[in-house]
Amino acid sequence: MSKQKEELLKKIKKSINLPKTSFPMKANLAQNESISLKRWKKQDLYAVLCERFKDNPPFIFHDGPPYANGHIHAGHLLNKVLKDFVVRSQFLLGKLCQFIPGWDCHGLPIEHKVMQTLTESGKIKKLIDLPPDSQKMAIRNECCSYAKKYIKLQSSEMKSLLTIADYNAPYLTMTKQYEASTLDVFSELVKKQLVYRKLKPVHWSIANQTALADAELEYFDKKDSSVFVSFNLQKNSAFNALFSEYTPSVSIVIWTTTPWTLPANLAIALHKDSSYSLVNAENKLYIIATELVDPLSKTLNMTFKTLKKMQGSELTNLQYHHPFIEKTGPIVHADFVSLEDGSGFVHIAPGHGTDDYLVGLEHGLDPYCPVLEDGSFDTSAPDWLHGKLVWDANPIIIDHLRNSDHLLHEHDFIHSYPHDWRSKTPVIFRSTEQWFIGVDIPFDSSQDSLRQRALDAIDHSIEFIPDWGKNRLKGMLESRPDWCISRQRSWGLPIPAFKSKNSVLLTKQSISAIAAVFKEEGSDAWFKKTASELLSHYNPESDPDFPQDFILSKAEKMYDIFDVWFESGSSWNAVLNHRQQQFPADLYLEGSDQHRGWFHLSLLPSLGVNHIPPYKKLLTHGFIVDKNGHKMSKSTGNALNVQDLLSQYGAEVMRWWVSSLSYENDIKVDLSFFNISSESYRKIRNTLRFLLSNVTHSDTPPSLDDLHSFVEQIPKHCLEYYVLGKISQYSHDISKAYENYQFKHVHSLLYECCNDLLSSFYCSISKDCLYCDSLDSPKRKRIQLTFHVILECLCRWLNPILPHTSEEAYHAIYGDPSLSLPLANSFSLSGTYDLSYWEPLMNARQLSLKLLEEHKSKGIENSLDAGLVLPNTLSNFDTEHFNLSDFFGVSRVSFHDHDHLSIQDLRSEPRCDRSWKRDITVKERSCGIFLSERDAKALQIN
RNA sequence: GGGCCUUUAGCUCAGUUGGUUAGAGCGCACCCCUGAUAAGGGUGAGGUCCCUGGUUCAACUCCAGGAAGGCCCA
Repeated sequence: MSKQKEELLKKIKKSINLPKTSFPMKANLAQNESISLKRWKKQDLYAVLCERFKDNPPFIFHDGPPYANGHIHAGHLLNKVLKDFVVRSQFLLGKLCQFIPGWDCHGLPIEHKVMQTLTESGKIKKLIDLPPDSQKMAIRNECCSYAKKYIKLQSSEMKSLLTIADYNAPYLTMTKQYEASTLDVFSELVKKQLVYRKLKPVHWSIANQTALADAELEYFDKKDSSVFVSFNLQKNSAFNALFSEYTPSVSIVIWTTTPWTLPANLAIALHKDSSYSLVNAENKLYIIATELVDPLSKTLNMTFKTLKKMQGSELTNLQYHHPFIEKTGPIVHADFVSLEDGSGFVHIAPGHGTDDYLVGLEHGLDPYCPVLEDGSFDTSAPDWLHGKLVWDANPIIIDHLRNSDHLLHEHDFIHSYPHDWRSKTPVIFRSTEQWFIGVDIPFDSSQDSLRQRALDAIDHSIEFIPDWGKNRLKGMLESRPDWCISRQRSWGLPIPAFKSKNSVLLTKQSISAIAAVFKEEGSDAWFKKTASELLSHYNPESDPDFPQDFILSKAEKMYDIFDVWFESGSSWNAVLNHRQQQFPADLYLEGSDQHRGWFHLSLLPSLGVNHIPPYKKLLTHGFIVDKNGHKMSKSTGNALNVQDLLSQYGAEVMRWWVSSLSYENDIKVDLSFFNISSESYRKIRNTLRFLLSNVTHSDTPPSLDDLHSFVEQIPKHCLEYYVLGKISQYSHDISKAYENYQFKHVHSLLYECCNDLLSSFYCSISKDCLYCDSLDSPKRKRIQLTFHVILECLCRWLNPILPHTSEEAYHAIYGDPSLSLPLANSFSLSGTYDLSYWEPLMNARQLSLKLLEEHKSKGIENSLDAGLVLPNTLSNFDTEHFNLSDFFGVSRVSFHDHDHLSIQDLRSEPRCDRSWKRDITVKERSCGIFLSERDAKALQIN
């Protein structure tokens, strides 16, 4: 080749309009996201958005407060990112979506941590000498700073996930306004007589000396002694009626795995419909359920000879002697007595179990509990147990039974047993005075109970996503017991009750008086002020509920605090009513554990106060599990560190991953999954980059109005009509998917749009024109305008999921890095497009691609070496605005009479040195270079 | 032990009221391009629909039982 020609070819290459953009291929997210964060902070994006949308219809979305403890983990990431998708997509859909993040600040986990620290540092010793109020205040102050520290930490971690929210003014359950509005909710429930105080067996943590909520229990296997104990029957008239012929004493046999509860035994239960047998074993007489005679004979290694059989109902008049306490007890029927194991007789201690308590209620038995707060027996227990810890009492009681010949058998037994979730120590059932919210108490005009109202609301007024949430919440409400709302700790909101002698003051008005104090001074006031100071603005004269026997001058503060769930369960009042003046919420969105937690415990107070649920819709997501579907935990070492992920991949890869999930199920996660998301993110990014790199040649970007009128005037037979029709369809589908929180669907639509419609189709087809047409070619302009339309759409669609990247691309369109995409005017395509015209061509394109593939083995490896012969039926397409050979990716298209496609080998035909096409117009030009007509014109060469 | 849920290609998931040959993306294999280039394009091979029974002309789909896993409860 001559030098001259070489120069010429170089010049020709330079004349090609190759893509050019400032939008880099490499995202560098971990570094560049922080730039966006700073910009949003400087713009005060959240506030400005709310201001801009203040007259738009609201979407009321309420954040469930995470606990202010520890770094955020993968579960928080999932939850907060999903919530951010909602917030940002609602703004995209034109709604005002305020989002006030919250934190749950009070409660045992923090107090526990603080106590640990105080113990380790030795400061605890100084506290012990302080008066109770000061002691509690010292602990509370420590807890408060602990909570603040973690709120700050988590808040910054959540921001780094690129979430937008009112981080300047989050709601904290420990602030005075919040505490006051929690008491407002409580006072309403008290007014409606839904709150009561009662001795009741509750799960009790000996380690923390407090009652525990169900949510604070964890079940682990525990080894206990299982014992069979004989109780002698009292020889009274009922006894004689049944057993007069048997002279020795007759015993019934019970089985228990908690020997330490035997001192509290007040009854023995059987099932009235079961058969029981009187048996003789070595001249001792026992009664055992008939079905269990054989199994028991094996277990106890005794030979039983059956003397007599009777129905359980015949035995219920009998009384028995307690094996080591001077008292007798009744034999009663209970439905729960089964013949699956044991002896058919169940030891009943109403102070130490829920079932037992209910049996006791039925038969007028006290929930007697000889166990103190610290787990030791009180003075009502026998001397030899007094002061002993229940766990230590087990062997002592067993020995005692053995010595007094009441022990038939003892063996170790492993069972699942509730443990305190913080101290991991086994809990006991202990009856204590607690405050409860009754779920079966009829109230207000309808006289429906909270349970009835809740079930009705679940059936009729709450929408569930996914819909099985309904069954789940319903099942829980059907079976839940009354809500124990009191705790015996320091770090929490005091239940503002007072006592004088045996009378307790807790009325709507007394609570309101305290709420007023807390609103000014916070709940610390409870510990800093005397009872009379706290009640200084309370007037018993005007309080119709003031208890008659209460002596106000002798009022003493009571020291129970609220279950933290009552505080977070009242957030609708503090946040929706007081902050947003909007009630109820359109949506609550949390993990599926919150059916028992926040969903459930927000519903009850709201129904009590408002008669309606605090939310219209509940959206639930699953739990993060490892790649094998097993739960993640620190102890198994399979937990992910969010901070590491962020620095390795950037928040947007995480967000792109979250958007790809079927969040309603469990979510498997593994580091390799983020590599996949990362790849897929790059695909989106490169599509954006290609579009951008082909529009940045134009001087000033068209306005949105320009684009609208371009779209309206697009001729039906342009390829752009097809593309814009598809974009319009995507616009519709993506909006619908966002409206229905189907982020996974949004994700696949976005991916499909970028990959199928754009990258492999429209961009490919458009390349020849973009690169080789002259700059002012109308076709080229049309493609560029279409690219602009697509970019405006794509950036907006992507924004809720990829707020940084979409804005980065948006900046590149306009060359202005200060623009805000969420604040930009809305832009979408909505027209109806009839794309049926294009179907035969699209089908032919698929066939042609397959055919070209087949011809690769015949030497036509490059599709520009091929000509395509199409059936005549396709010849009537209007090709004025649209190039068939580009559409098929070949050099030429012709037609024949057959109905199949065929390929022409054009390798011997001249090739355009500029466009590399073997177009029919290609010939050697005056300068000695082969050019097609179009390329010659673009170069102004003859 | 109970309630709710999950189980479909190597991986992540679709699969409408039972009805031809069960789909997509990723990955993989092969190929093209080298003018989107630490990019882009094409084609293709992958399935005992967790297991066992039952209903039905017909079951991934409906019913019963079981297994594994998750959340919640006891």
